[in-house]
Amino acid sequence: MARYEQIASDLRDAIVRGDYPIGAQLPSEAELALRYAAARGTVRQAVALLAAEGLVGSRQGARRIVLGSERSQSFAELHSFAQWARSMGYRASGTVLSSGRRPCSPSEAVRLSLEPGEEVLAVLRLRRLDGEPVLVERTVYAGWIAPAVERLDPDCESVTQELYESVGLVFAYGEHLIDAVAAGSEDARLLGVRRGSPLLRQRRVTTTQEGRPVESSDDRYRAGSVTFSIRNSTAANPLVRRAGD
Amino acid sequence: MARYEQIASDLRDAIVRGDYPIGAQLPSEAELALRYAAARGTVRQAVALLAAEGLVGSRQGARRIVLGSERSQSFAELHSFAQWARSMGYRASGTVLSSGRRPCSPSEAVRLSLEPGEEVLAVLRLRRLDGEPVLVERTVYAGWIAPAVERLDPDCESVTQELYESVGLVFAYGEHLIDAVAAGSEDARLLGVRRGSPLLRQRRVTTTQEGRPVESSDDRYRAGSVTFSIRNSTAANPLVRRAGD
DNA sequence: TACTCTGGCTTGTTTGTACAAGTTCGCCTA
DNA sequence: TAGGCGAACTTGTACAAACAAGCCAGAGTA
Repeated sequence: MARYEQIASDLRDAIVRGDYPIGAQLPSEAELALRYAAARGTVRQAVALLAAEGLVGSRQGARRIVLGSERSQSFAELHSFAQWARSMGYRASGTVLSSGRRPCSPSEAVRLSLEPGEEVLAVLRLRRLDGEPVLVERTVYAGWIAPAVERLDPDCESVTQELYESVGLVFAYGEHLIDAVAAGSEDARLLGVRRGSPLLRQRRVTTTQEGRPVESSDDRYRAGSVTFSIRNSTAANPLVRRAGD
Repeated sequence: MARYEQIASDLRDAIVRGDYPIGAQLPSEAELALRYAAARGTVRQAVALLAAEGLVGSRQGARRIVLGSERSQSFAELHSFAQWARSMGYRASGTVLSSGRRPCSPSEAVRLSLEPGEEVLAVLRLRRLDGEPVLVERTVYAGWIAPAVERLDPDCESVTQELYESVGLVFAYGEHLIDAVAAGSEDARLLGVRRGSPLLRQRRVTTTQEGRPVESSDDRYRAGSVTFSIRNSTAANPLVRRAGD
């Protein structure tokens, strides 16, 4: 562990322990440098970590102050569409509309850590809540998992669960990007909305627990059907999908 | 603007422009230092900004690679609009288009923990990135903070920061709801898009650190201008692993 | 041919120095 | 007493140097 990480960890513990209560001033960088026998730059890297976690704030010229003392460590796991739907009391169903192998694009190669041109499996799925189409899923699977995916039932309810049961694969969700886009003609036809109407798009890369990329997906929700919700942002990020309200 | 922000901005432009396509290698720090006639530390600050935005990734020993070319707002650090914009090297500006007191609605009373009919301050703001309108903010402030808000400069860059400096108020973000909606006629006019075009909506309630509600806001981002990102980090860096190890 | 290994390159960490810019607080003056 | 001013302090930015750690390709070897 790097020196600045040790210092950050030490300061974080002190804050959580209450040595520096919320609103209190942190010692100056010079004093911390003296205390830890480190250069000021090293101390700055340490407090930069804490600032990134939202624990402390700073303004040029004034002493740093403690903003919070909550440990972030997010357990919040994003569940699969089917798991989520079931927990909300909805019946989820889905259909594979098309599926095929092709060489990956350069951007897919980067996202999935593949060699340029390596083969991937592209799947287009339509998913429904209580029979009503709400989500178009365009997923690209890395070549090594493709055979297992192709063996799945096209109307399979939970891909996540099936893959767990068939090959013991446990998903760990990586990064999610959320924005709004206009429905293309294919989106519009599948979701039963007009072309150009707003969709909530979630792009994500899913990995194995070891960090090996499995799939990259572009999911588009019909407006009004689903809302993403986040609580308490300075600390954890429990992201939760909600049915339209 | 600081030197490292200029360099970051320049590199960001180059990436967005496609000079460095996704998957490409960025020049080494030494080369960038030479090109910009800056010290290596300064260049590192610049690329650290880009890395924080998710635009580039890095592994010790290997050249930095371009991961994406879109701006995104990380939930891990849901700062104010101005803070976020500044951290990305953009210049944020804003204008209050209308502002006035009125009795609160029943739903506002619940969200802000007010008595039904209590007075609130409703503010409509248009916010810009580098002069371009990207966000319509409809905010309702609780009555007790209204005087401080009304004293603010209508073109004030960061409301959060101003309120912190004037009355020592530190925001703690509560719950955020994110979905997609169609632009209404007012939204369309202000953002310069067509009516019905997709907007990314973020509804939030902000509280003091003690949990007292301060404001309730309905923010609508122009599609394509902003992406929200969530990183669910089970392992540190899923983006740098290569297949086969 | 296939494999290993080494040397050069690149990023990560740390130290030290210097100045700029903003804050805070006490002193001095009107 | 109220207000202005400035000195000391604190954080922000920038430069320079050195070594550690990891990556990669090409040279050399079996």
